[in-house]
Amino acid sequence: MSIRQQGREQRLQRIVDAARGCFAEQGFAGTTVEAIAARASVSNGLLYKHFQGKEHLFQVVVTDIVRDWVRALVPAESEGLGPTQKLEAMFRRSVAFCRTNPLLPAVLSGDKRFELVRIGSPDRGRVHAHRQLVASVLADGIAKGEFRADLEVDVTADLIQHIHAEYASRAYRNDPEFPYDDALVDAAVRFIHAAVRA
Amino acid sequence: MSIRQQGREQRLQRIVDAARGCFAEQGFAGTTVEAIAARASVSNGLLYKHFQGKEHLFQVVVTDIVRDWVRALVPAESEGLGPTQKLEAMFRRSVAFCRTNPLLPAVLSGDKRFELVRIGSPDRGRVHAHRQLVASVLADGIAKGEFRADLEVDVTADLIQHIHAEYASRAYRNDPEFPYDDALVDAAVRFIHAAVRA
Amino acid sequence: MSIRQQGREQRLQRIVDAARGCFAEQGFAGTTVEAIAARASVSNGLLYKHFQGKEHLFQVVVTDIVRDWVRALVPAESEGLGPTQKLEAMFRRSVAFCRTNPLLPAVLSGDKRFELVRIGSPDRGRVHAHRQLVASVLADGIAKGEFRADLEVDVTADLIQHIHAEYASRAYRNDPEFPYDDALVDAAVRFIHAAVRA
Amino acid sequence: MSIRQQGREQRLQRIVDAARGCFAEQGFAGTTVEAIAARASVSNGLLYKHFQGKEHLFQVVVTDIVRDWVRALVPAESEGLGPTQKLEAMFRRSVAFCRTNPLLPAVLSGDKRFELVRIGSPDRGRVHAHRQLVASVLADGIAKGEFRADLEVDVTADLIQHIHAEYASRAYRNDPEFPYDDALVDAAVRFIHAAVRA
DNA sequence: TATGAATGAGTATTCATTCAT
DNA sequence: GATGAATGAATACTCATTCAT
Repeated sequence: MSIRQQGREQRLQRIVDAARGCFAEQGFAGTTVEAIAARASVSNGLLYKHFQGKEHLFQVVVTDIVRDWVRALVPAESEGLGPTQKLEAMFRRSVAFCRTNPLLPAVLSGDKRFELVRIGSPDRGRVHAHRQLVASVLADGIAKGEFRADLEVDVTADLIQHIHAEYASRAYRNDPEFPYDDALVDAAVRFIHAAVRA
Repeated sequence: MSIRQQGREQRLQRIVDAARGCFAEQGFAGTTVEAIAARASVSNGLLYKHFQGKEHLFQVVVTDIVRDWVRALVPAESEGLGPTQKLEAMFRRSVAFCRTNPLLPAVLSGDKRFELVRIGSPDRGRVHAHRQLVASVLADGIAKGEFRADLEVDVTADLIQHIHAEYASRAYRNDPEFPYDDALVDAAVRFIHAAVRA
Repeated sequence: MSIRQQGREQRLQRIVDAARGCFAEQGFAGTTVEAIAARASVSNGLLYKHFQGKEHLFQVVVTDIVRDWVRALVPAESEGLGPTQKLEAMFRRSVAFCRTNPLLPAVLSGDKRFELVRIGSPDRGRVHAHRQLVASVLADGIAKGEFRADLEVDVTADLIQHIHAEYASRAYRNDPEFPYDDALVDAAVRFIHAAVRA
Repeated sequence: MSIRQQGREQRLQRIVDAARGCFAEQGFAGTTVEAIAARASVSNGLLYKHFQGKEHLFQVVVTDIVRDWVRALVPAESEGLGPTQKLEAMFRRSVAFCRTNPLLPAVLSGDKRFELVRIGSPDRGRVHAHRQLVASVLADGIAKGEFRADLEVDVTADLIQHIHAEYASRAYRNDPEFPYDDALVDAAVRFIHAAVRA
């Protein structure tokens, strides 16, 4: 890849990153193309050289986020941890990821305000796959006797996925009433453990 | 109150209700004043006789929702239930409420897309008060030995509040992958019980 | 006239007076019907019982102003004053009148912003008649040797009429740079006298 | 400056000129943004790229007018004329200027219809400076014995400034009763001379 | 390629006028 | 008569998208 090509790639990524930030903070309708361009320090028109429009850019952003999120979680798989630790590791990674990607919870929850249905996200499948990942950890934990036997695997996996996504996203915000810190995450971890342990 | 006055009150409420629905489904930026007017079957201009504008209308909607939510939960207090049942009752009521008021989770979570910071919600206090309600149930449960002694009351109250708000809001959506039903809520109740029980 | 009739007349006059004030301060386009109604302490709809609309009300206001103005000036005619004193008396009366009727200068000058042409003021004739009044005083002064012989009667009459109308209207305003007081009017009187004296 | 830049400047000026014309003819409230855009042959939205809104555009117009007016008058200063001729030259230039800028009188007189108080005109100072210019000519004339010794300099300067502004603006209008021509201006000049001469 | 000026359809807001009470 | 709620056309303003440079 030439230096020129690298510059191009970097610029593209800057645009996508800027868009990710804007969509996360302002929502789809609340974000202006001009704001994205300004945040990426490129001209208005350049966006349209690389993306078909606002919706297209949004699709790319969502695809990117889900990809990054899955990447951030998967490593937990291959580290020889037990189910309990796996669950905790996945939770912590997910929270850490959502801290800087508050758009993910909205994607996970299929929030209509983001018009994902209309726009058509190609990543619902991937989200679903991730829930299967959590479910498999739960099933494994039950099999190994670490988690209680009457745990409803599917429902709990879904619950956990949404809980940490939402809870984590909240960490992103500057709520003066409830400052985010590690103690908060630790408490959430204990809460979930208590809920699933045998 | 005259018939005229009654009509006035009803119409006002129709407008607020319409606004509530639009904001919930489309977000603040995604909602048009015209859509609200059409949904309330009134003229565009009439909105401005009663409300200063879109932002004012939004504030009123939020105030309304929080008031209704608190009203829906408080009765659980005075029914002579034990802590575990109280917690369950509050959860179920809150879920039921959120089913038809998907905007509440956004309010609870301080979602930036709703520009609550900019608009200034006068109801953060009331939300905080509600968290205290949950916390008092938890403390009571610990004192009575129904909940585990090492439960972190504040953090857990916060966690529960956000969990059911978010989880319940999801129930509102028509996610084909995860249809909402009583079994789902039952599972969530069991999940929370498991997490707090002694 | 019955008491009822009197109340009616008073209310009508209150509306016209309110309209006069609003038009004077905000211009035609800048005035809202609601503002007039509020200033007159009557309901919005009542205006339309008595007047056909905003334009009609404006016509009435203009007619009223010109009528009052002419009434205020005419007495100067019949007091056995000499031309110089007559001119001064008319000037002072006109200034005093305009102080509380800043709309008059606009009417006198045919200001297009008031759309008098479109609306069609029936009082241009009366305004013209008034100029003739000033002219006759000037002619009399020349004949009596009080004013200089080379004075162009028509042009000067027009000039004086507009000068004092405009100058007086300025007195109405609260310009901190040039506070209105009697000394100012006195100076203007001296200025005009110097310009016309023999 | 590139050709692009030149085009930009020209177009900007076209917009301001169009606005100047509209405001002058219709007043502030009577002017629509669309009318300005049409008169400038640009799109509605372009105005908002260059100006923050109608009020901002109005401020710019006023600033422009006062600047042009002062520029038009100042040359009279440096031509070695005597006080009487200076006064006449300034009057004629001002009248000529107002003929095509009927908004100036409104600015000079602080006409409330233009909401200058609310909008806040940054040019009152400049207007005041101009009055000082007239005053200095008058003082010079008194010192040289051309004007009468008992002339009240400040008041007369103010009077003259307002007279010619208002009178000249009238010339702009198509009043069938009093057609504007040089004879009229000549008569006004003689009127002022008579008022100030020794 | 990159820019940002320009467009115009869309949206929030205002206000003269009507009409049921 | 008197009210003020209701209407809807008009107007200010925004913003995704295009295009000349």
